[in-house]
Amino acid sequence: MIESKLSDTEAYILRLFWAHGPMKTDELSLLVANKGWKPTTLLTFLSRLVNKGMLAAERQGRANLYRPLVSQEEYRQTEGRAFLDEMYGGSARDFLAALVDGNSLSPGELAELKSWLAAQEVDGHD
Amino acid sequence: MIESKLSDTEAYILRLFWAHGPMKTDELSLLVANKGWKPTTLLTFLSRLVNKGMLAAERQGRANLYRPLVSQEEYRQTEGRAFLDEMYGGSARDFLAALVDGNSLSPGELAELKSWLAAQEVDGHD
DNA sequence: CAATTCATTCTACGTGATGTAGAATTATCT
DNA sequence: AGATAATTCTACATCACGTAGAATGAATTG
Repeated sequence: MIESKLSDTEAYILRLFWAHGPMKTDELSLLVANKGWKPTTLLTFLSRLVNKGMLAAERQGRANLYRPLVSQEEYRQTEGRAFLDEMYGGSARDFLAALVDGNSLSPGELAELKSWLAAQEVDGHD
Repeated sequence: MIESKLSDTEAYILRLFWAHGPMKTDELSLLVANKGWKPTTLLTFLSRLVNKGMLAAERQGRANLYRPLVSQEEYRQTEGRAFLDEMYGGSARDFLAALVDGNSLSPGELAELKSWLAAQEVDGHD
């Protein structure tokens, strides 16, 4: 489970790990070069992500190898559930219904969703 | 559209307005009596909700009548879109797929969703 | 009409999160 | 052992939030 919320910047960095896998700061630095951060600034974010249980830091020579501890799937999963619970009393159907009622789903999306869902097994695996 | 995010307390108060409709502080006070807030504390939240465009304050005698400016539907709509965009690149199908993959939807929910969606018109109204 | 009353608006403050980064520390490579 | 380099520690300004006293202003009352 995911304990604390992430700030925008922390989430941004975590996404880089999801996209690139485990990294040391040298590699990560290149990816965030555009941010113009001082080295310690980046390290602060890393350290906070470690504290929040999102990254693991493993000593590797003189540097740390940082590795994501929660997958994007897990993260989305948790956030999605929380969203449904808080906004729709946990009902995915109500959420979908709201999107449809509000014309927030394009006809294409709706059709896509419909066919995808129709292809799903209902008896499921739990 | 919804500009700023609401704090938990602000959201809580807004929900009271959704449930009870326009109110003056005397009525609202009763609903939040359990919170043990000083009168000005409540007024601060109201004022912030007005600033955030969530409530309208209309003078009514010596008190204000506060009225929600965004419906729960609009709010959910906006938040739902933002959630999908931020977490799933805007794809409702990916979101559903994640819920299903994560066993986060019970078979009952899935079945419900399936039949509900099957009943929806795809050609839509936009 | 003047005085009182009472809700609102203004101002304020402690706390915690966030972005930012210098200092101090520590481990490594030579 | 000394130099080097990455990390950890400490710090600080700003902002959101919860909280509320002071000041204001308008309405009711005598």
